[in-house]
Amino acid sequence: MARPKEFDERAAIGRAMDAFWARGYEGTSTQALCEATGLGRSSIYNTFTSKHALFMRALDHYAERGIVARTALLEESGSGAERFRALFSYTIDEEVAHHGRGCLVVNTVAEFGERDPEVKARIEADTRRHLALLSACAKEGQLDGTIDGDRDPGAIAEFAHSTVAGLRLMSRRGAGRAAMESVAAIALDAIAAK
Amino acid sequence: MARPKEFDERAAIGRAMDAFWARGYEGTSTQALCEATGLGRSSIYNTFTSKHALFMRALDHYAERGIVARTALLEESGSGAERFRALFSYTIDEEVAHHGRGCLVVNTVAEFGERDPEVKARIEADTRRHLALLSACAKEGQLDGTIDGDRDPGAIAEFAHSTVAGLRLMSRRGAGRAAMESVAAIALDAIAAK
DNA sequence: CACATTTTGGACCGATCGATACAAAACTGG
DNA sequence: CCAGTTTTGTATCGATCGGTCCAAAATGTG
Repeated sequence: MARPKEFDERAAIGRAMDAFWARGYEGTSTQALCEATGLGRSSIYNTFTSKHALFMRALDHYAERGIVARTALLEESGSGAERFRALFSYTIDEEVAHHGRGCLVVNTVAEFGERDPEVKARIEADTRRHLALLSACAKEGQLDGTIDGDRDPGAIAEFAHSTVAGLRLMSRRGAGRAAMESVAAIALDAIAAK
Repeated sequence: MARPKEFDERAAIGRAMDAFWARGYEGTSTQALCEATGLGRSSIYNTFTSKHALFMRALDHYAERGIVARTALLEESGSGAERFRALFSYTIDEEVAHHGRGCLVVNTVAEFGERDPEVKARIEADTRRHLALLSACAKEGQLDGTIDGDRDPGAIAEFAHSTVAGLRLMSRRGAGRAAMESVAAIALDAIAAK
């Protein structure tokens, strides 16, 4: 073998993710990435090939974390309606706790749109997974009678997904808990069984 | 007097706005700004002082246009509920027509967060104006009986504002008309009188 | 027609961009 | 303890960044 790496790759990706999260792709220089990760340029390029590739790793890391967290959250909750309630209030709590950090995926969509094919593929994959998760919740909610049965579960999923994005955007621009909660309350009511 | 400018300042701001809109603040170089506006560096710096200042002008221009368009749209519509319906479908039509351009304000919130005080002030002002507009619509809707009277008009405004942001974000990541319409339908139902 | 004033184009500034080259350092398997 | 392999720090690359300088060009005014 050879000389081992002196750092934890996963941890480095996490730090890089934080940097991109705060300042965006274009707004984060390779120098800033070195400082955020504590690595030298050589280590970064030797391990991750390029700034763009590191961003992809960071995006993957973020998306994976998010899906895992949300899957756990939704599964440990009770009825369909309660799952959506848990999702919204978890989002709000997180944003309040992190002082309006927002969402890396939301930021990335805003920054890139559909311009970059690799980014676009990640966004699409993440969206698909979230919609599948939410769609399943909607269906369960319709079965247990807590979610409006007249609605397409896919539409409910899309609505909830969009609502979460809206909340994260609100938070990033500095909206307070009260405002976010009033949005979540209306959104929840919208999909609840009548 | 002296030598007159060879270009229309307003038009130049419009072109710069388009460039920032597509690629963000950090993603738009001064060279790109020259090409987008058709101006030389000297003219840009002589007229707008700095990239940042030009961005502020572009943001102001965008916000003003938006408020004017939305004010007109909401005033020419009928009942409160119809106004919100018009708002959502106008948003969707616009996004479909422009192939998922999204919203410059949304993008700017995502890129800057609360980091830049001048940007933040603009975002806050634009948000305040939109919320006032939407809040008035909500109140009218409650009077004419088309909007849920049990709800705080401010909350309805916040919800509608967040929904529009959500739609623009969906569009920017490539969502189709159908998905956006299903979100709008649920959102509309949420605030309608029961 | 000359003067004062402004705009314009183009050269140019130091700083920083993302990325690479290279040799010293650090490790493992033999 | 040596050979082989990889990582690391440093120096550096050309390109581009945002911004400035300056002389030529273009106008209204006297």
